Amino acid sequence: MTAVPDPLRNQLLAALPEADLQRWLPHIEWVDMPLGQVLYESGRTLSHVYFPTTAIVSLLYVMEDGASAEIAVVGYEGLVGISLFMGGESTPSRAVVQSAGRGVRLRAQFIKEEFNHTGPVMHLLLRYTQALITQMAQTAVCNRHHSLDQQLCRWLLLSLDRLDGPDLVMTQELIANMLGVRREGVTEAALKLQAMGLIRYARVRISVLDRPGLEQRTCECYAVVKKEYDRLLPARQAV
Amino acid sequence: MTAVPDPLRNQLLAALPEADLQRWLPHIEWVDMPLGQVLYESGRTLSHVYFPTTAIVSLLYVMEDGASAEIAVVGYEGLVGISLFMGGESTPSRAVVQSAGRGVRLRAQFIKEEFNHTGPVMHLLLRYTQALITQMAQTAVCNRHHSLDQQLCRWLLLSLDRLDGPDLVMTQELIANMLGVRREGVTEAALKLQAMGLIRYARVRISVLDRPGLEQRTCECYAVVKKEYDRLLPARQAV
DNA sequence: GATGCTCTGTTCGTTAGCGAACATACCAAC
DNA sequence: GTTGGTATGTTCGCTAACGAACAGAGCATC
Repeated sequence: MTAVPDPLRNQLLAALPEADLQRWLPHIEWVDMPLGQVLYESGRTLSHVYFPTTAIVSLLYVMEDGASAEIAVVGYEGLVGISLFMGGESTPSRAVVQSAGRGVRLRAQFIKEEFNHTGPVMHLLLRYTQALITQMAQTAVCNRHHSLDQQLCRWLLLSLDRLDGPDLVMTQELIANMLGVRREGVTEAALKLQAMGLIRYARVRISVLDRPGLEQRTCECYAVVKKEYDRLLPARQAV
Repeated sequence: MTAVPDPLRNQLLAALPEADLQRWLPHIEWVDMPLGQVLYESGRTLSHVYFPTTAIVSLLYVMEDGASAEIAVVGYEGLVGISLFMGGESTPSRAVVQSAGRGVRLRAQFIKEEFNHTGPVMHLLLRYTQALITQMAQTAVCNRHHSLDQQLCRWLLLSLDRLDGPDLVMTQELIANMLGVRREGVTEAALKLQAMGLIRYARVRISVLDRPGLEQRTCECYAVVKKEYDRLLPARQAV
């Protein structure tokens, strides 16, 4: 709720054992994450790993013809740049800020060294990665089987979970890019949800009026992902 | 080509440094992997990690209504059971043998301890996991944007890469379950590919006649995945 | 060589989402 | 207030894939 910069708003940082956190703090660098900022480009080596606090970042794949599809979304619960400690150094996807906000970052070299100390840090990062894998897998399933309406609900819920209030600021065009569908399709789906009283859409601002309603209308994919994040990443001081 | 049991037919085992391999060998257990065998069920804790040699295993998510979708495929290049060393112990997906064959397995406890020694073993397993993540991400993209024809090509190629000869034994029904589409759709797509002379379909046996033709007809997703596996998992004694 | 099962092929009406073109509405800046 | 740009809403024909129902073909078994 507060706007005070607090790295502990990032759940991974908050879950670090005190000793590790104290070692990290001096190396933490605050960054603004404006809408549309590209944190890394497909195939490029990362200079930093990012821990969003209030921002939301989309991992998306951009095809040769320019069409795109979101693979996963990362907010205050996670980190952008797993390839650094997974050992691949880069990935074929792109990371773009989907909802403006702030976050912190650490130098690539630093996180790699921390990871290699093993212990709690490594295990925390790996469990997060497994949660992220679940999100990707479920995105694949959802893309195959569920209607645009359901996918929009899922997407709204995933975004909402990573924000403070009930409002998202987002054009339908942007949402369409994330979901990998036409903008007109998003308009149509959004109107349906609005007619049902689940959301109110007022130019680039979506207000969620009835969250339980959204949860009821979405497919099982949302719950699968949510449950897995909760299971793998207990909110505080776990590990 | 040979049918001689050789654990080194699994690329991950082959990529282990000699010392690690020697330590592992006494713990390796050979297993037959018949078609349809379920290696692990959604949400269940794994007792072993499996390294296929000639078998192919599908990771798939089965929805509440029974429909399914393949998330990724694992053959001699990989391992089934990443959640053991990632720390989550289980995943929401199921692992099913898609092409009968053999493989080896190691007890869960053993692989966990090996992983925690860090060093080359850990880094190899993590790089493999990153390659697997790429496959999942690309499955999501492909499900969103590409035609059934293209997806079938991709699927055939991924399977082919994990087999010895140019033949796959597989009913259209099974393929449909993997791709998450109707069986009739697979019939139609397969007939098209056959008409183009790319494959020959003779009841449960698909012979690939023109691999380059398939590669040309598929979407970019296949190449993205292939390239990433090649990059992250150099064939021999890497690490 | 008849029987029965599984696998494959075919048809037909339906639907979700696409592509393109255009209409309107909101907002900001002058 | 007018202007212009961006965001949203609407329409229409098109296509890929769906769901259901059924026909034929291969294969094993008795």
